[in-house]
Amino acid sequence: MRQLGIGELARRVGMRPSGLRYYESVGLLPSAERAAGRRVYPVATVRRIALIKMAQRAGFTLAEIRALLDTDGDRGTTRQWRALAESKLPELDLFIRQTQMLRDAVADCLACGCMNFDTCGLLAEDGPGAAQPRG
Amino acid sequence: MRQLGIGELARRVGMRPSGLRYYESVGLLPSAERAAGRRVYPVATVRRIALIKMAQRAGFTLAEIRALLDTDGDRGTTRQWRALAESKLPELDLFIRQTQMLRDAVADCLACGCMNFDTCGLLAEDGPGAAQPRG
DNA sequence: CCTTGACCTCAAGTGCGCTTGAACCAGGAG
DNA sequence: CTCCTGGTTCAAGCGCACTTGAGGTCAAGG
Repeated sequence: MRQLGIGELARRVGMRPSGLRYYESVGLLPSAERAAGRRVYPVATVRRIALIKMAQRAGFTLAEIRALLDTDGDRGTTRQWRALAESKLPELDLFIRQTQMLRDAVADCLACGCMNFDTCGLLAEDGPGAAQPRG
Repeated sequence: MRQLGIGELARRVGMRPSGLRYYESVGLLPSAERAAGRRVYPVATVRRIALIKMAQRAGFTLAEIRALLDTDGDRGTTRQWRALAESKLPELDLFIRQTQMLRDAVADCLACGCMNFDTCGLLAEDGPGAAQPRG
């Protein structure tokens, strides 16, 4: 099966057909080829959607993801893509560090047996919560 | 200055007063002490909010964060907290791994000079986008 | 033939996480 | 005393990311 109907694709990526139509409507997915009026997707779309979902979980908006994905080979667009990607890298790095701190904090707090994450001794002044908010 | 007004606190954590009032209204912040009818916060609130924002960026909903933070020392609540925290740890781990893959993918793609993230050769079948979607 | 079910479009609705607006109050500067 | 700043409440509004509902098409199966 090299081509997928919208229902099948939705099942594979854990979305509903309506979500895929929505993605198409906002330009996140290219307008799918139609067979007898129905959308037909190449299997590669599964990958593209997995990428979208990953970026989304990392805090990118759909508009940003669209900007990252929508480079049609035009030099101007490519420059835009590079600018966006470059600007996003440090954000992603910071984000990963912070998430790791949060993870470690939750783990340590579980291990320490305290009652309350917020007041846990392990999370004192120099802990992850002490990180400066990014203005 | 050991106590903060709502405006000052908002400034420090990069939110608006309305956001802090909202947090209070949904039980994410304890009802602040009042001085002449105005909310007055201990400096420690800055830390609590930093923690909230971190958890939020890691994909927790405000309701989940409230559940994680709201342990008043009661044994039942503590058990709940441990259950939630334990259930969240693997999620957090997976999330960190995926975000790192995304980060590396963006970085590699920038380095490779290709035109398009989606079709970049570096992101082939075994790349990050090939990760199975989680249900 | 008729139903079933998956698909179509388009408009309206939903839930989350806040923000905004209206109407009011309190303290300090001029 | 008056104005300004910055706070108060409450209800309504907003943007994002979808979902739902109404109303229709089409192909296969009983």
